[in-house]
Amino acid sequence: MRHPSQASTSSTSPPISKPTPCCTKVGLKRGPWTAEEDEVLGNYIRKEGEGRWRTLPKRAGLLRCGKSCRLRWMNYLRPNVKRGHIAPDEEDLILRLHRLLGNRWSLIAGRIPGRTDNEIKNYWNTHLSKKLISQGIDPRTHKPLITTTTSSPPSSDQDKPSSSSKATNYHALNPNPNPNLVTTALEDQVLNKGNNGYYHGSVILQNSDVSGIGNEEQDDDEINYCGTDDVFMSSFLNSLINEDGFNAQHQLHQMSSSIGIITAAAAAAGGSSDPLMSHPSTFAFGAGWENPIMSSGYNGFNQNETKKFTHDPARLE
DNA sequence: AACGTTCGCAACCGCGCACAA
DNA sequence: GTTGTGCGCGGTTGCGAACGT
Repeated sequence: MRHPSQASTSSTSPPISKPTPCCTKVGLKRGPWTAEEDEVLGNYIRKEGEGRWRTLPKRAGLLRCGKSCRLRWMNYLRPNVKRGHIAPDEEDLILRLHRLLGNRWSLIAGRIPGRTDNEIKNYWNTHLSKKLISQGIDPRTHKPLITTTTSSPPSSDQDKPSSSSKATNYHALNPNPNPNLVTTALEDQVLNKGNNGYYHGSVILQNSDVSGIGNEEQDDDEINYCGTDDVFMSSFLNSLINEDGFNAQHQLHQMSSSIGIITAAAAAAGGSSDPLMSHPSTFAFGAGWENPIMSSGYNGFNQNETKKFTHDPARLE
């Protein structure tokens, strides 16, 4: 919580060329929300609906920036927001999804009813990461922490997606200390997991008959996703969530049978191309391609997620 | 009781994408 | 193709409570 009087580090001496944060506007309040503000915001949104956050504070009569209002609503005031103790099954689900998705908190939150990305992020940073470390597991990779020194010391570079997949020896390194986590070589294969545990490269499912949307022209130079397999991916994730290891493997087997290309095109195109593990802001799909996890067919992700990750809004249907 | 340290979490920041003009 | 606006994400900050000495 920031005290209203405290200035942010960036606002004390903002770069001249960059705009100052919206909250630094003179007269706008910052810091903890009061009960009165909560009531004003809640009443207004219940009456007028969400959206148009930039102008909402003025319309609602709040001395807050739009971002602050949105955050307060999303993380605190919104109906059905579950707060407080995270149940063991929720914790297990977070672990599973994090292993699969990485720090994609909004996606993880989308699979856990009533939990916000912020809450899950906080819970991860304050509880789960420490818990994994205490168990000898690297919270970033979900692999055993290796204490022996190597020729290349740990660095941020190792966090970046690598083209050298370690899928083949992943299980040799990972005894899967958490028996609740479904970990299969097939999963690694399908998801093309890198040696840092992050999925990378291009997982390209060539879908010829499932979604019926693979007719777009494809650019050879782009990292493309050949249609989607929403049904498979969704049920696969649900299988993981439901601790149905056999079913998950079965789903993966079905998915892998439809893999057309897991290709060097990813490397050729440069950079991480896997929307699962890339920063959402740093990857781009080629026209006519999309990631099945991000597609609307995969329920649990909200429309904005889908909007953000898909190229063609028409596909959201 | 007083002080110092650690921890949890609400809130903020910077960035990048989508979209419209 | 460019610019501006709106939005949402992940990462980070720092207050205040809890805990330890």
